[in-house]
Amino acid sequence: MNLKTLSEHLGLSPTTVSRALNGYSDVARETRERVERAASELGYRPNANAKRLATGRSSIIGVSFPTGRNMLVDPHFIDFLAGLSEEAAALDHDILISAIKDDVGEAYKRMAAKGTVDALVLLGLHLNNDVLELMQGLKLPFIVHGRIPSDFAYAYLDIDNHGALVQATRLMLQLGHTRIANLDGPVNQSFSKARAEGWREALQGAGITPEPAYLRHGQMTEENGYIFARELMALPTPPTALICSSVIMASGVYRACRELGLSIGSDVSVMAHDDDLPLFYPERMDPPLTVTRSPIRAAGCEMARMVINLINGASIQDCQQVWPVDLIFRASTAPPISKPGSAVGGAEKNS
Amino acid sequence: MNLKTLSEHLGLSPTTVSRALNGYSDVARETRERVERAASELGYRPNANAKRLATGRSSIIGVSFPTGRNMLVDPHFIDFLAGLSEEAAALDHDILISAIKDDVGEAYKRMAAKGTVDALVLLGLHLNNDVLELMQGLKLPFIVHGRIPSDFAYAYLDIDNHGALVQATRLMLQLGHTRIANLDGPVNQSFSKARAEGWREALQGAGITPEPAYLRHGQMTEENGYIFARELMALPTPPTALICSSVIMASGVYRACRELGLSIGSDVSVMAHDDDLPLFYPERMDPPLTVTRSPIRAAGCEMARMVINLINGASIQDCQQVWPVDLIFRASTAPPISKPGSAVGGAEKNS
DNA sequence: CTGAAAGCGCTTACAG
DNA sequence: CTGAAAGCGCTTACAG
Repeated sequence: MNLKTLSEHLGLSPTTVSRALNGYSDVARETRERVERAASELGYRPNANAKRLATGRSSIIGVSFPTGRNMLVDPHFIDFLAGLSEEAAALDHDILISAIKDDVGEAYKRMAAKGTVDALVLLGLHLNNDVLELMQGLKLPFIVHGRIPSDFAYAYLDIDNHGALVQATRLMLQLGHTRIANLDGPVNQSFSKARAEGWREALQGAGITPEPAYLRHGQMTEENGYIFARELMALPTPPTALICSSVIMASGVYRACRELGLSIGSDVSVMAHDDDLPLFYPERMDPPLTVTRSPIRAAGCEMARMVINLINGASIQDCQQVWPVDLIFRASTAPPISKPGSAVGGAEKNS
Repeated sequence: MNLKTLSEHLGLSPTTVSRALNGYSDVARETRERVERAASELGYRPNANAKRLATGRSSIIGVSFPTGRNMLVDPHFIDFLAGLSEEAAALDHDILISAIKDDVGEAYKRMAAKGTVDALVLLGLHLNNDVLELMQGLKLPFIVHGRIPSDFAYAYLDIDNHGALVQATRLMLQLGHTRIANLDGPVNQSFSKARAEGWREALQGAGITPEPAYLRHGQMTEENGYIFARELMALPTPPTALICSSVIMASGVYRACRELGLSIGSDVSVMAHDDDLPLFYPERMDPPLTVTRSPIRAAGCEMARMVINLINGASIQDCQQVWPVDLIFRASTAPPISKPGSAVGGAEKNS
């Protein structure tokens, strides 16, 4: 069943049928209804590829990432994708996932030239990545999850990573901690850098010199949380407060503390940034985990809307958002306890 | 840069350029090389939508699932998808993810009629699902992950779920257990049914009547593992061996046992089916977890190959596979210990 | 070995 | 309000 057949069946021209189906206003009401009825009865669906060729639009949004570090194993990425695809579906768009084998830049050029997708969602961009310049040169609209330094404007949605760590660090400071560690994400990711800077500035604002040994970078896995915590607690002067970049990391920290016989929420305070991932529930941890929070899935939803706006001609300036994060206080954070032999304590908290 | 421009640039007809680029044998070697060089120098990429319209093929494989139970939160699904997209990319195909809002059948019909995808990969099918009959009526090739009862042949890849539970149950029996529980997946999924049957048959083969209270069905989450274990251990005659449908579930069982003061590998034996998910490492659990194992990611890879074969005209009979599972013995399984007051023990194991 | 021509199934100025 | 015609950018019998 194609347009020609349908129009012959109706005794109308393909032109009119097409216009009726696409909601043009200059079609007689009666004609439109007749066409719509016939189309639905006969199960007519316009051939997507013909439509794409004729209009130059595919209603497909591309999401690509290098095969090497396959992001499909990262729950953060997945949950983002869940939000993106759900909202895209609600807006009649599909998501094309393309795992790129080798040269990312080359792959982007290819996608742009082939015309399979109307826009690209860029994820997990590294700092000092030339991919923005490259995309700038292509005619393909794109939006970035996160922000990286650039000479020109581009569409993005980011959370306030800097502010998250400022909030987290200040909370620890207010509780009386001075030895505050930051178990941060990968060193080459912009969100990790922003978080490290927030941590540094909050400490300096309180007159404390950030201790380099208290800043650790790495993939946000349970394993790394465990390793970092073990190493930090083995320092001559271990931190009393640990801020983790993810709840998954924090669960590794919890494991390390259990092994070391450290009581979380008294011997040591722990908090994390919570992307609200399914399967990881900070409120159910023992003790419940204090977090800064911003659902990554909601970011995916919003980015679907934004990228579709972009395709429809929205200005780049209207497609730039930075989301604040919430701070949710739970039992994993408390004033430090002063132990015999500990150089810095929370004496003022005992008054 | 389109075919017309390129061919004018070369002083050839679009026909010849197209044939040269698509590897037809009846193009002069010299011509082909000249065309290929120009195409790559000028960065020519055939417009995908035009190509699709002309050939009727999109090189896109569709994966769809209902929005409601968003499978993107399920690590099993994700890892499968990772394998699928990686292998598809290696074979020059893309993956289109389509989260279906309402009527699945309607959505399939739509996809088939629109021509966006060359084939569909069907996942998480329920028992008594009419989707197979529906797909049969469409001209769109499809392949199923898993098997469900059907009157006609269709392409599928499945693991031997029945055999997995037979193996697992027999292992427990050989160790001397008689009270063996099965913490199974959702009741309406065919793999759960196959596993339940394997469990039942292995027990009956050993002359033991399966205890209905020892069979539990539910989503394979940590939470459910925990709940099921708590409930099972609270029975008047609790099981001494627990077989879980996933490592995630087993981690919930571990948590329950810790809380109950039960030592895994002595007070109670635990094993699970291991889909080899990232982030869940049975060998690192404490104690290391005995598993039946079949990487779900590998299944995704193989299904990409199979579905592309199917598109290229392979017979359905050549696109049917059932994979055996490995049994990996670790410290979480051991003979039961006979306690005072326990009705059934492993006395013969102490000889 | 190469090219002119038709066709894939739509959309969209344009004319009436 | 409706229709004839051109065009989107490819592929592919077919003829030579």
